[in-house]
Amino acid sequence: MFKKVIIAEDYQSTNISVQKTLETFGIPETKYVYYCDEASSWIRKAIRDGQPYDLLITDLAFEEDFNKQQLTSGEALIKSVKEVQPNLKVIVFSVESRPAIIDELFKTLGIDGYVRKARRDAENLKQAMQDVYAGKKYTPADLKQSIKQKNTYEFSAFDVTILSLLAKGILQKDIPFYLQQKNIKPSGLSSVEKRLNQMKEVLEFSKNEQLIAYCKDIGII
Amino acid sequence: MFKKVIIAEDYQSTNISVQKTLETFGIPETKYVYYCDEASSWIRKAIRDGQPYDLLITDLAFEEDFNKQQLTSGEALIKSVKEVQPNLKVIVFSVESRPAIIDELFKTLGIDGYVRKARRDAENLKQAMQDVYAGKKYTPADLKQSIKQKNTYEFSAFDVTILSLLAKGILQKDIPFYLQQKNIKPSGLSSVEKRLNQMKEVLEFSKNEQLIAYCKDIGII
DNA sequence: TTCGGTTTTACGGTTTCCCGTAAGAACAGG
DNA sequence: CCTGTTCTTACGGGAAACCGTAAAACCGAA
Repeated sequence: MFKKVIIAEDYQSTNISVQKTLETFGIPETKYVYYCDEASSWIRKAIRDGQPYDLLITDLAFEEDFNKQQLTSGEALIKSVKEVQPNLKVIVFSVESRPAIIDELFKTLGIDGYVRKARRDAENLKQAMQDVYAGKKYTPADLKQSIKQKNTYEFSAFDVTILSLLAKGILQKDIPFYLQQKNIKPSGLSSVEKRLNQMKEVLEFSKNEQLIAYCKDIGII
Repeated sequence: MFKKVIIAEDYQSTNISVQKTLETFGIPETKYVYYCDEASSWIRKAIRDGQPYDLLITDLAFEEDFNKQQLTSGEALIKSVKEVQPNLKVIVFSVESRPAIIDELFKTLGIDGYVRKARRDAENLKQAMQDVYAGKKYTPADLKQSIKQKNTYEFSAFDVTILSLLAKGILQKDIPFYLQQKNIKPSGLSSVEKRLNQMKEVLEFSKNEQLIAYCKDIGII
């Protein structure tokens, strides 16, 4: 099992229970911190001392308080530590349940496991640690089923751009202007309308509002 | 200190840490459950046995799963147990931070303490238990500062209904029909438009799409 | 270059939305 | 019962979105 583990989690109550979970594995060296910056510092210090950590368990969302931080999210922390220690195993422990967001963590940040805070989360965390230690990736069971929902649509970068502009309150008829600013190729109003229609048709939606709600749910905007 | 305490909390990780916090008080009898119905049953049973609980610690939001429940929220649980044991002390332990919601718990449900899940929540919970045991009410200090979030808007049930209909793809002009079906009082199209305009004005939005995106973000629809 | 096919853009008519105004209903106080 | 206030509803003109069609641009292959 892992020898040296660091946990970044701002909620004291959650932090305590992760401690207790780790105790069952009898890990010799564990560190618990409440801020991302703190986690980053300890990890870098451990590298300098020639005794790096071999597992990071982190939350995604950290609340702001009087103590202003450089790193304000789990994503930023992971990106930062991967730069100095790419082989560090990472398990994310968060309430986030949107598949698109979680997929993104595996793909772009290269995390090794994701445990969702839920009814059986302590047990899932133990399982995740065992799997990741064995060199496997860990994804919770209930995530996989929600990924392969039917009526799904592969949103292109262009789609996401349009939807993001709408969600920001840009008028549909003004979108061509914004697309030209960013040198995005199809910029005609008809192209925007066509794309929106395609999305709505595939998903069997009738209104833009519905589309925005859906995209927020799955986390692509 | 309290002699017999029951905790209702669906997240295992949080439940574990509450257990550990209670251990520091050396409370002779504690019960930990993951569902509201379960909590209700144990409390009623304890009354029948002539050894009622003297403190309930509960979350507000409970996730649904295959195990269908009668009581689906902490509010419902509190209301239910207060009917059979009005003198039971209640501390709510939740992530909810909106002052209006929390105030409502003290006023209508008569809870004795509120602890927000946050950085120092375990310590706050201990303090809350001491205060409530001493017959005092407990409200966290940081609650007052979170009151002054600007650009916020208190969404009414009517607002949420309208927004939900829009997010389901209902045409704006058809909303009055749906409101009449549900016997919701202001049902005119102008009333719907007026409400939408008010929301957009306060939040400085220009389009419905923006409004839907915002509401999805803060989780009210 | 020319040709065929695809993608992008432009344009007009219809529907829906937006917004201001005013009429009507509900209600409290005198 | 009347009066003023507030809330709700009805209506109409103008803006935006929707939708189909046709012209224009693009692109690979002959």
